[in-house]
Amino acid sequence: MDSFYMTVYNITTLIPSGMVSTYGRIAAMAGSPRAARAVGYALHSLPEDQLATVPWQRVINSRGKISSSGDSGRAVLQKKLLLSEGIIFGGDDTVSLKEFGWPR
DNA sequence: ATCGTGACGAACG
DNA sequence: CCGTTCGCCACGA
Repeated sequence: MDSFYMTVYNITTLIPSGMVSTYGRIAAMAGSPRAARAVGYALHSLPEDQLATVPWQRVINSRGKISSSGDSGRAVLQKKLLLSEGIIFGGDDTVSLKEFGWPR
């Protein structure tokens, strides 16, 4: 229960509504600045019961873009959820981390 | 313990 | 800013 994944989920839960963070940022907070990839893997493997409690949609890549490993359905849902939280997307579906990035 | 894999990231060009 | 290349980490088989 004290796995890296647990830490990732815990940190992700701390992201305030209306803001987004990045895999790398979370990895750093989890204690492994170079494990951004593992963070993505963690959220990809996010259990359904956690899907309802963990705001996974607030985690995007360092370019401010959504990554969904080809699963367009998830990407659309993610964008929809973020929009409903007040996140503004650019014309190329990118979020301004300068404005919505967390922590600042 | 080893290998392959992947929602990533920084450095380059 | 974009695509490519290489490096890093944790996980499951």
